Amino acid sequence: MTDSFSITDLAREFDVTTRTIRFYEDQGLIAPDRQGQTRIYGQRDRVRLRLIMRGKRLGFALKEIRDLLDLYETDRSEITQLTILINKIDERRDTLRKQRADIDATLEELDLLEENCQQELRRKSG
DNA sequence: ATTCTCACA
DNA sequence: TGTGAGAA
Repeated sequence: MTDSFSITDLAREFDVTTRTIRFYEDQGLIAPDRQGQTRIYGQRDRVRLRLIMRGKRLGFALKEIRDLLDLYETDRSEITQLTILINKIDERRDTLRKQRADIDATLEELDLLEENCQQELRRKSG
């Protein structure tokens, strides 16, 4: 009674739509029990949902999050689980740094372009 | 209010 | 990675 939730309960709690929660189920990230065909979520699903949201904040793909989640259930020794997570973290940092490098490059190019424009403007008006 | 499916960005 | 619509 206190540890089972409807899809709307969890949708409100995590500020997502019910569609999104069903979508995550389709993608294999959660597997709630059923009463007939309506989904009944337990604390286990709730915890997984919380981990999913954190993974999303950090920019991990749903597939990655699913793999990590699966590890948590199957792998009894947390050592391999943790090393894999650390690898994911390193990967993520890498792609973010590359994105930042791309953004910096674009910013610089914009600076150069504007400089040319300002120069042209001065030539034509001044 | 919930579920599923198909389509769509 | 989700959303919208239609039907049950």
